[in-house]
Amino acid sequence: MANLPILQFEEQIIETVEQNPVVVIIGETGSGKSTQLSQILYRRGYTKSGRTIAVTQPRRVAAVSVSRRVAQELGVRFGEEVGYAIRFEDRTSEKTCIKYLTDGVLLRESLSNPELNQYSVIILDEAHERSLNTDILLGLMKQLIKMRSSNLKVLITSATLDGEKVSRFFSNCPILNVPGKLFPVKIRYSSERPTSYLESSLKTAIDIHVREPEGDILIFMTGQDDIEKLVKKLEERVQSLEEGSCLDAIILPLHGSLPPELQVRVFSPAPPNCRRFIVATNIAETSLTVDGVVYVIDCGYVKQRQYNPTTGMYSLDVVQISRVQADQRAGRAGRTRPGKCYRLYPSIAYHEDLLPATIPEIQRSSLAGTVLYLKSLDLPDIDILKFDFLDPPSTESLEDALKQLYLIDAIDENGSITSIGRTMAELPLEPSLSRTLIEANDYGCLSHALTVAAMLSAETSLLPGRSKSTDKKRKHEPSDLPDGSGWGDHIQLLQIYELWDQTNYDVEWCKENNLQVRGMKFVRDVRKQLYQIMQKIAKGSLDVQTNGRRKESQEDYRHLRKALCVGYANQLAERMMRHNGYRTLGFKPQLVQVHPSSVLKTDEEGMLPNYVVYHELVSTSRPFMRNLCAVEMRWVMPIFTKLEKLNINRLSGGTVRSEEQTKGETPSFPEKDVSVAKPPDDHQSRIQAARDRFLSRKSKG
DNA sequence: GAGCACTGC
Repeated sequence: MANLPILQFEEQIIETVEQNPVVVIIGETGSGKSTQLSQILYRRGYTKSGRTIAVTQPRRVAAVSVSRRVAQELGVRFGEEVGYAIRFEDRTSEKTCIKYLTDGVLLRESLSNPELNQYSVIILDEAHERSLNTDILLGLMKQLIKMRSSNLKVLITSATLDGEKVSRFFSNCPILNVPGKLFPVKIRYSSERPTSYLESSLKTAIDIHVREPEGDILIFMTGQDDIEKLVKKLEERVQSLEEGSCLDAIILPLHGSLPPELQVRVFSPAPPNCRRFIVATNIAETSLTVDGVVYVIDCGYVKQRQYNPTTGMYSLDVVQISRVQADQRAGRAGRTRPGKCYRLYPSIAYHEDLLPATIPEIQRSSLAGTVLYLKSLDLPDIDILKFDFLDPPSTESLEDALKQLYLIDAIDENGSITSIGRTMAELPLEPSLSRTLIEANDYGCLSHALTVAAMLSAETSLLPGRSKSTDKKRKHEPSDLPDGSGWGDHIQLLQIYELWDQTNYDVEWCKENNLQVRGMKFVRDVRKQLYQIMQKIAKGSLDVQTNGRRKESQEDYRHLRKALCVGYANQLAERMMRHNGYRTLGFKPQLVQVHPSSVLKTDEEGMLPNYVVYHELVSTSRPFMRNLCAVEMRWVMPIFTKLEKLNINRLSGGTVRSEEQTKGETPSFPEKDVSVAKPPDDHQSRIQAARDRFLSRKSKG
């Protein structure tokens, strides 16, 4: 600790912080910023008045491990003077003066205390990662220092040299540079882009293994498929090498869907005379640090999930990494001694093709939850379309969020938050699911809805990582798991949880049914948390059984489906007349299919339900709806009525935009007529047509 | 009849 670079800058840091409300600190890996900044400010009396220093982290494990370290260094009891708060776990006390917390937790805290008065200092650590939550916090901090200029200090730390942008955002606040403790990393470029980065990585890795001195090799790939292929090929090639001609080799895959017990294998160092090959996704970029790495092979690509606000669809694409990411990957070779990084692309591509920084998450996500959160804050002058973000999301994305929120009653037609919306914002869920819970409480089926919401919150971590042996046991193969009684995936998720509940949360039962134990426990935690929040909101008038003793009936499912229909009013689709394709209803109709993993059933004539709600649209080989629930026609009618009334000009706060901005979306009106403005003709006729189809179906049956 | 980068409240 004594030789951490940051400690030499203590005086300079204190002086700058004293004179400025906001300071940006640039510090590379190993500078000690995460553990030392809070201690420096603590030593200088920033916790004297009984207030606390908050340090945010983008990840839970970091909040826990860094705070433990700080408690140790200060020689205080963990959870007393120094503690942490992450979801489901609050290890702080009345005495806590340094508190590490995930940025999501700080956002929750600011809901009940918008001025965050308990904190004298707020340190946003790892801001360069630009997580959605960090970006919201950056915007909030900008507002907060205006309101609390005399008694709040904000420090923003970043590992990259792009502190100037953040500084400009905070009216040119000072930037301090703290050196890190990284060893130099020599960069080698390919002369051209390989036709196959898999083959190219293979060749490069074997070359290193044969020619270079000992030290582990970390290979960045895009996903599980590539990793498994490369691991297999590496094993073959290593075996074919002449025995004794080079070091022994251990080849390890590393990705998120690997069970934890296999993930931790990368933490045991290589035995003597042995080299490890770690083939990883970008989990090894920031989340997991592998010691012993001297060589990095960077394929230059990453898988990124992005949301398209004009279609409402998510896609997972392989895209080029940014220069920041390339540097981060290279840095992984220089943690223990000087290293080498082999980039499988030419130098000119690095300098001219790669984006300087990764597109921040806020520009790649659906913003319904974010907009609702901001609207629910009791801060003055929150105009969503003008909210001051470091990198603002597109107008399309914000308007998409407003429309969605309107359809589920979270905001009224003028864009003001409703009382339903305020309640929704209290729940740590996507808006559709929060809305479902509130509706379910009115229908007396809250218990079921809590389960469904919790299951969907964990959905991807329920089924274990796909591998050849478990492939057969997936959702669709004959198994003992229930099938949703034909109503779809939400009901199936409910039935699965209730079976587990009846086994008294038996771990073995999960294993027998091929469900991830960790995922199911997470569901139980989420469900409990949601229950407690609902109890607080509803002031005790809840209809909830904590264990599923009561026998399910179709009537229960009907109530739940009805609640889902209200909650997912913005995610509704109508089946085409003569086949099983669907058209989404709303302001951006899309032709979509039921995802093959769905358990939704056809009727005797082989037809799927006329109306369904879906959890999400994903565009893979084709556009699909994932996680569906059958709903009834007559529940859909009120949604048509709402769609007809929708007017984006009013929703976005009555600000009438110029003709240019509204072109092709809403017609332009003379300003004085805005309040009686009608949606455009195509919108109107589309809804009319849908209503006609609806009525003709209704009369038939 | 398809496929899952990584976080987080």
